[in-house]
Amino acid sequence: MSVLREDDEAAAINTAVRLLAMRHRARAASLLATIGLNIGQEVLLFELAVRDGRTQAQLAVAASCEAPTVTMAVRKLEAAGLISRVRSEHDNRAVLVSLTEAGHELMPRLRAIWRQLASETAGELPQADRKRLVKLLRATTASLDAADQVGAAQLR
Amino acid sequence: MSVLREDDEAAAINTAVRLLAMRHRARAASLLATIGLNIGQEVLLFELAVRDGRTQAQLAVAASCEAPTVTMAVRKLEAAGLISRVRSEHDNRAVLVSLTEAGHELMPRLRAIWRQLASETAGELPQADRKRLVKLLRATTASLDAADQVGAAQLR
DNA sequence: CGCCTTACGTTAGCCGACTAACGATAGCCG
DNA sequence: CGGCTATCGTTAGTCGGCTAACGTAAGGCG
Repeated sequence: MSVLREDDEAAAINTAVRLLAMRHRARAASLLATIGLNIGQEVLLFELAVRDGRTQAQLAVAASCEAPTVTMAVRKLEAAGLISRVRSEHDNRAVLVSLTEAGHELMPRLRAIWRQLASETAGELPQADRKRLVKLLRATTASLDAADQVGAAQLR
Repeated sequence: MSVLREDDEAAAINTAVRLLAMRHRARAASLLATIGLNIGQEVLLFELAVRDGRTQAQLAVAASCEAPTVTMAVRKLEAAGLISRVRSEHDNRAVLVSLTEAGHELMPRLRAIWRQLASETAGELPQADRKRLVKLLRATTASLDAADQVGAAQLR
């Protein structure tokens, strides 16, 4: 990959990403607070809604975060009564996480908030631009992943 | 603004933003560490390189963050010898922040890292897509800003 | 069988960002 | 002039994310 030659374009890209990241996260936190959730917890709930009874390690992969982050989020979700944790019968190390009844009942409101947030983010854009946006976001994320792997490999 | 009707599209948008935010921040932190900087500090250095001798309050606005965040970042940059802080002559409350010699000397390496990060983010994209990306990022950020102001106003 | 490696989850500790609350100063205005 | 309000910067405390290190359990393999 060639390095961009222009400082201006680099700054434009980096600051645009940073600002969107901050605003999107802040707005998500604000909306999630209305149903008593902290940011970060919603990802796990969505994952569990897709497939219940997964281990925390599987959730960490699915949510693209680290194990300790899942530990804390899961603990608070359990305290809130939204999920349950049971030791796996086949692997005494693993914990299987599932939505409780209350967790399931919260999902419609959570989905509404997620639609609201997406609308506030990209609702003004024509539908073609929304598709382009998602495509570009995914392409850049993948590109950063690749660069990070190279960077990590160089340390070995 | 109308709420998106599709859960899938909402999830696609929100998770794409979240993942790019995480990867971009993580990669930035990793690259900045190579010149002894922590993430968040680079924004202030870039701002000071544009215009020196600004107050912390002005820097907070320019960097789109809050005053306490600037307090901490500035303290560490001063400890690292990259900036200096002097009380304003005209306003005894305000502190004027400037790059030191060492700070100025660090800028070329910082700019190189910023170009590198931008390249890893969007370097694979054709130039037209890079422009589109920045445009879409800015549009979504502005859209979230507007939504947040409405949301905040409703609390009054 | 017993060891060694790998995997799971937790703990401890760090960092950046935020809000709330505070002291100190400036500046407006009656 | 004197007081009220707004502003500047700091402190205290919270939260989510990370890494490093740990105990425990599983599993491969000599």
